[in-house]
Amino acid sequence: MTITQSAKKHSVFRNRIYEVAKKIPRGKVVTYAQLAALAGNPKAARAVGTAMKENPYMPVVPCHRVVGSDGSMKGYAGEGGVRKKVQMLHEEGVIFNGNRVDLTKSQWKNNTFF
DNA sequence: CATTTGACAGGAA
DNA sequence: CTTCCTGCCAAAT
Repeated sequence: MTITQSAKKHSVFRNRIYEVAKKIPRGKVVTYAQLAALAGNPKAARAVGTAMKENPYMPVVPCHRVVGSDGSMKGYAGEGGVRKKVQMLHEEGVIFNGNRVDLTKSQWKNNTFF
C-alpha cells in the first residue's frame, strides 16, 4: 500500500477534508487554509496539504483545485506535477494572473455548508 | 510518548 | 519581489 493506511479507514479530519474537496465546483479553487477551515480546523492548512498528497480518492477528489493562500501552486502529486495542475485548472476556466490563480475571481465561495 | 516532516500561512527584513 | 523565521496540525517513525 503506497497510501498511508490504504483507501479504507481515515481519520475524521482527513475524511472531512476529502468530503469537502469533492464538493469543489469546476472552474473554482480553494486554498489549503480555506479547506482546513471548512473541515473544521482553520489552522490545519499544513495537514490538508499532507492529506491531498496522500489523496486516496484520486478520481473523486479534485485535489488540483486546491492552491496556496496567494493563489500559487504549492504542489501536485498527480501525473505531470504542478505543470499539469495549472493546465487542468486553466481548462476548467479558472482565471490566472501570471503564475498564480486570481482568487478574486476564481476562489470558491462556499455558503451552503454544514 | 518524543521527534521529525511537509502540497501551508503570515509577518518581517 | 524574494528569503527567512515562527506558529500550527496531523501522520509516520
